Amino acid sequence: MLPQTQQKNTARESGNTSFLKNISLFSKLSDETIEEFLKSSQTIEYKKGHMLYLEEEKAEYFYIIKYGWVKLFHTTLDGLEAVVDILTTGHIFGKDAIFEDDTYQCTAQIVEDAKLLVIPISLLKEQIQKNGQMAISMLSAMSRKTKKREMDAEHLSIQNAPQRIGCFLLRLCPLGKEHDVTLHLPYDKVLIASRLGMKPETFSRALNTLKESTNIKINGARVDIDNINKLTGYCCGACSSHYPCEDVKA
Amino acid sequence: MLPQTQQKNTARESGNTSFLKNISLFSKLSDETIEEFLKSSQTIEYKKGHMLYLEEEKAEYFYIIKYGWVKLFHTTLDGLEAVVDILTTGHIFGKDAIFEDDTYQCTAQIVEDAKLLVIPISLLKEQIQKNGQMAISMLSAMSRKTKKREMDAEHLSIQNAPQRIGCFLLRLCPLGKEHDVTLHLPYDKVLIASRLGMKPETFSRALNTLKESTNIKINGARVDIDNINKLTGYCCGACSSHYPCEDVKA
DNA sequence: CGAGGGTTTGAAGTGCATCAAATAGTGTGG
DNA sequence: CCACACTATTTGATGCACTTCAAACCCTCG
Repeated sequence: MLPQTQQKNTARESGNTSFLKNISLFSKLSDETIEEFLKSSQTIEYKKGHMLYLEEEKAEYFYIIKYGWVKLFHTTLDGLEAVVDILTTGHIFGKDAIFEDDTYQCTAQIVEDAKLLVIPISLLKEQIQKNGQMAISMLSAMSRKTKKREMDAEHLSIQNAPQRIGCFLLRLCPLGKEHDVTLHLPYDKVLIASRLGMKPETFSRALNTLKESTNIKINGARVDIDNINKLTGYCCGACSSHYPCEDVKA
Repeated sequence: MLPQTQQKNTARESGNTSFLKNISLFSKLSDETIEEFLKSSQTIEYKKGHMLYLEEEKAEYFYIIKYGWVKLFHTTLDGLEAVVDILTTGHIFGKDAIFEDDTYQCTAQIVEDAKLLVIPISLLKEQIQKNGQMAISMLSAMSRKTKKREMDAEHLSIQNAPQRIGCFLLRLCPLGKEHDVTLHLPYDKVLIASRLGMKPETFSRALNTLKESTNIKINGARVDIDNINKLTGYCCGACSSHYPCEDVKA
């Protein structure tokens, strides 16, 4: 699928090297390897609504988000969307197609204007074959992703609706900061509801419950959290102790 | 933790080579590599109740089940068990410790007398480093496991209790056979309830509903299914079309 | 036989979904 | 710039699925 709303930047952007080095999949790689990736990559801006790829489509690229929001979803038999994930800065997606006959396993759409680093999948495959460290890094990334899904499953069975929303917010918070955190959500709240496995009505009610219990404030896409510990106290009590809910990018 | 109820068999069992070749993690490896694994492995029988390892313990071995049942679980802050998975013939577990500082991420206990192939984790690490195919096989295994967790999460949000039980049974059925399948469950039903995120009471009631709807028969640990299609018709209607629920061993 | 665990059954409560309607917010064309 | 249409969000009322609590039942094993 050809990007229609894109604004390409084939020239190498300054700062891409350090950007990649902060992505865990690339952090252990040599400077040469990183240069090799950057040589074949593009930085592209996309408008809200743009479809990056469709489920079952042949996979050519994988993506890293510089800013903006992307949703991954399945279309169910009855035509409904099941949101698999909502991703933002630092998240990688599309690379798992490698293990699925180079076919994307879900549809990816821009939900807030975004700038993405676009990298050919062929290059990643090549590197995995010939570069031991790349294979190890990829394995670690897969492992983190599996843990993320295990957390998702645990949350679905033990957290109630307000707790799941709180936990979603917590995972977006920068580590280490405990007070006065400001977050920016994708504007469409139904997205988040779907990601968390609840209906819009439930989301609305649950958000009110959460606001009353934890002193957070929400204006449109902006969230203000004055005390992180209040949130963790409310959301994380029932979770298994060995799954600290750090954000997983890979 | 030293096995106390074990019955070792350090001599190489005949049939181990073909057993390993049927495990997807090993199926793509050369005969020499497989021999290397078998040389350092042991086949050990364990009694019901035996603890294989504890959460946070240093990981020395990973395991492949020849027969029997093993449960993996977390202990939550309030002392309850959260069952992560219940595994049987052909399943592998313990190997993910590689990505967690060689520390087991959950506790593993025998729930029905079992015979396991016990393989040193150090050997697997070594092979991943030096053997490209091993790294690729490991990546595929991780990818399958991630998909399994995605399925689990999807099931938790869209299937009701009877459907989840049916789906659990379906994943144990041999592929290709459509009629008169007999399965053996672990004897303790509460285990399965916990694995599926429901209470024992709910499990009991849901099982009755399932029996009425799909003609399956249950006597103790034995399950008789006369028509698989009846089960899939009842359980799989709502699931997303792109997640066929094949059993995932890795 | 009787104790103890696992399983089932009953009754009542909780949380989320559903349906329906009101409200707020957004974008469009006049 | 305003009026209108359309969509997102909220609120209320009701129903269903699962949980919870309690008690009965069943089975095994000493």
